[in-house]
Amino acid sequence: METSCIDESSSISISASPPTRLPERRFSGCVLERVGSGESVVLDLENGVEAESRKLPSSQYKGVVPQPNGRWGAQIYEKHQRVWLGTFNEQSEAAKAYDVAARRFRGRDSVTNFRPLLDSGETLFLNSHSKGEIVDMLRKHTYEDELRQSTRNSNEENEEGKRVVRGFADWGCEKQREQLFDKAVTPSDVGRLNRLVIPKQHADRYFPLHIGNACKGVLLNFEDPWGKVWRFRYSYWNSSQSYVFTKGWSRFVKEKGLKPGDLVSFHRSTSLEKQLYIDWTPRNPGGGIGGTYTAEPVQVVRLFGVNILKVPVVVEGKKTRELEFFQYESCKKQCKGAS
DNA sequence: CCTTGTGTTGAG
DNA sequence: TCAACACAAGGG
Repeated sequence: METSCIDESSSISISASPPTRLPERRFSGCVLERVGSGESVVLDLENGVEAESRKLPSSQYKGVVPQPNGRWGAQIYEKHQRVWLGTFNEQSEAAKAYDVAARRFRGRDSVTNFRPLLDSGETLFLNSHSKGEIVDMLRKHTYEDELRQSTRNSNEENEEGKRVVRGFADWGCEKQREQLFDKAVTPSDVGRLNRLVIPKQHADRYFPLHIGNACKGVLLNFEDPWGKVWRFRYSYWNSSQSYVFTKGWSRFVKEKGLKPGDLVSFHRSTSLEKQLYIDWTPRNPGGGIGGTYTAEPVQVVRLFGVNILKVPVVVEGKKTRELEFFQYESCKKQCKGAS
């Protein structure tokens, strides 16, 4: 744990009666960019002590809120809901937590408190973990550690001869996977045409078809977050000059209840196997998805942090839609078991 | 008891 | 979207 910016002591003098209320401070030796305007204590000259005594100091940092006990909370909003990122001793720590969350939730260009830049390693790390997991790390203050550990592991990746049983757990919890691309499905993608158009740029790059295969097509296997394998026929349609998933696609649409605008995302393991993965996200998760913490309907057994046994959960009818999303978002819970 | 983090609101 | 504020839930 890097406690790079700590600076105990230094209490604010103004504090009158409040038992809770620690000072704030700026970080001294840190090489972080933003410094803001330092203390933000509100002095109430008229009423002096009385009015000021119970007011919490606000933070100069985005996403950082004061706690009654003098510590700092970090939070980020998504879909009209607050996602709590934990509490921290220092504002700057909370601010950094917010930054990480912002990057994961809102992408590379999101507004943050510090460091506009992310190295590729951290980007990969962020993208290979679900939001829920990232949040979990932040709350437990383990993000830095896990990031370090992950970058170390990825260097040894090729060494390890053993392959882990593929399953849901690999999705966000453990192994590296790289995001290939997302597509917001069009009405025709989920309509009666029974096909998904793969944007050419992505087709060329990630699903290259060799000459012989172009018309006939090839079969590609994708694993969903439940470990279920979906096989799609992938081919090129001369008529429309487009790359498409055909056979098998409509079943996916049906089972997942895909609707126009939903996001389908493709991933690939970075290991030798290049296993392909498919996931989807409702475009408009209307029903209270926002909270990252939600009941977890799935069982996963984890052995020594490596092997994962997924117990398929039978879901009836349309429920699937939401349940799967929850499952994906909160797979953090399964991750804990092994630690 | 104390701390966390949620409920809630109003401003932007 | 966001932070301020109040306070209930939860852990020790």
